[in-house]
Amino acid sequence: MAMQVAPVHRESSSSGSITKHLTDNGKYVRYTAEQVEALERVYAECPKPSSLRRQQLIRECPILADIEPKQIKVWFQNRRCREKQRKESSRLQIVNRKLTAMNKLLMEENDRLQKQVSQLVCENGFMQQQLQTAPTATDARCESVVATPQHSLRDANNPAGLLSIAEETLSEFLSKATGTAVEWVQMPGMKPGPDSIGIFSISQSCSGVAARACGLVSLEPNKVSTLISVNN
Amino acid sequence: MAMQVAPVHRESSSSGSITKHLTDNGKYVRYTAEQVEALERVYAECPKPSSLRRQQLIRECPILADIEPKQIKVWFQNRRCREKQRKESSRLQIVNRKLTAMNKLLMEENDRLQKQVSQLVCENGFMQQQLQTAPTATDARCESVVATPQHSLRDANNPAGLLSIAEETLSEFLSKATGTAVEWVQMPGMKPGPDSIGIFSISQSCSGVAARACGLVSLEPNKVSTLISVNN
DNA sequence: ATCTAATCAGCGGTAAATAT
DNA sequence: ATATTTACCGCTGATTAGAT
Repeated sequence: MAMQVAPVHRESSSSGSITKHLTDNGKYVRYTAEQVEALERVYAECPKPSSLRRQQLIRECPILADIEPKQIKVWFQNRRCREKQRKESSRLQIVNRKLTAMNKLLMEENDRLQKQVSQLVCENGFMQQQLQTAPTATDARCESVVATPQHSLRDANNPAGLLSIAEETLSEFLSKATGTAVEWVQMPGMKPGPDSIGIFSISQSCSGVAARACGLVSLEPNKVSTLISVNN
Repeated sequence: MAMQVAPVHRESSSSGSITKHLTDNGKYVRYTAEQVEALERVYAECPKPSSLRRQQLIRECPILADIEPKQIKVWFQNRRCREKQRKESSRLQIVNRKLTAMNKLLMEENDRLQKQVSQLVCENGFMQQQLQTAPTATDARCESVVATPQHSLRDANNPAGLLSIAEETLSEFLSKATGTAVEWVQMPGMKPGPDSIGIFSISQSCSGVAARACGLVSLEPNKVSTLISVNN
């Protein structure tokens, strides 16, 4: 009901009143490269300048003389918005790639650990048998180990869709993991301090031989587990 | 409430009759709910209607009568663009959450397995000691069992040079590893290589304290790998 | 010529500070 | 306490530039 949004468009000219930012034709005016550059320079130091700072900016910068204060304000607003959107998207992509690669690595390591566990259990059983055949061995404290269950991982983590993503991005990870250095970035749900995890790869050449180190870390309150691998 | 879209603008000299698609007074006119709804209905079936289809749309839909063809076109363009952006962002967030959850599970599983390995190795060493002190062992095969792959791996790869590199790298790494994740930076002069990366882990217990070493990077035939791990 | 991506700008809603 | 001001943000229509 109602709505009746009244007169829609009728053509009308600029009515040359205040709207200086529109040309007589009503077209937009893109800011010149110099203007944008000047604005960006200020933005780099201060993305959210006060109205005082903006006025001062107009005064001290002749290039911006023909831009109205309000437009300066709007420009900064839009600039913040754009950066937020772009950064968010980019950040999410990077983080996702990292998480995917890390998941893959963790799954492989888990697989490796499982195999090792079974082998150790096997050896354990063998030696236990050896000790039993020898009458001198009197102690028996090895049962609890063999009884540990060992298979929950496989079924639990196989969302097929994610796997395909994981595999795809892993290859990218592998391609990047050679000949790269590391730089730290903040992970999303993880506050600085405990709980953060990361992968790294460092390449460096020492005495003519190129050495590469890859690693994975997790920092939690009580344990710092770090894995580093070096090879040449 | 009732919207009350009363345009507040100044008079419009209304002369120009310039391009009609101009917002009348240079003012901003949002389409009504019905109009948007109608457009959305069409968009649901066909997000990219031809110009013919758009003209036909205007004819058959009286609500859109006062919207010009060009505006219809623009509406669909913006509609596509923004849906794309939103969908991407949403998808990334969802994937991110799932990956994070999966990651946590994997880390827990990993930790559990590593503890188990530590315990098994500990018991293994204990029994091995028992067997050595007991001279009753008649067969020589027990040593082959003790010389498990992971054990030999640890002994075999300790070229001091690599160790120093690894330690140095580790300290540098730990100094940065405070609640952060890593970002890849391309290093000049080093091409991404097709080296395959694998994972292995070694656990070793000495006097009650379990030290764990895990490594990734399975290498090409001739390469060696050494790993260092700190776990307390 | 149309599409996509980026950009400019207007409007409504909201929160915080200030004025009445 | 209520009303006004101010700035900010999200959304949206419109424009431009570049690619197809």
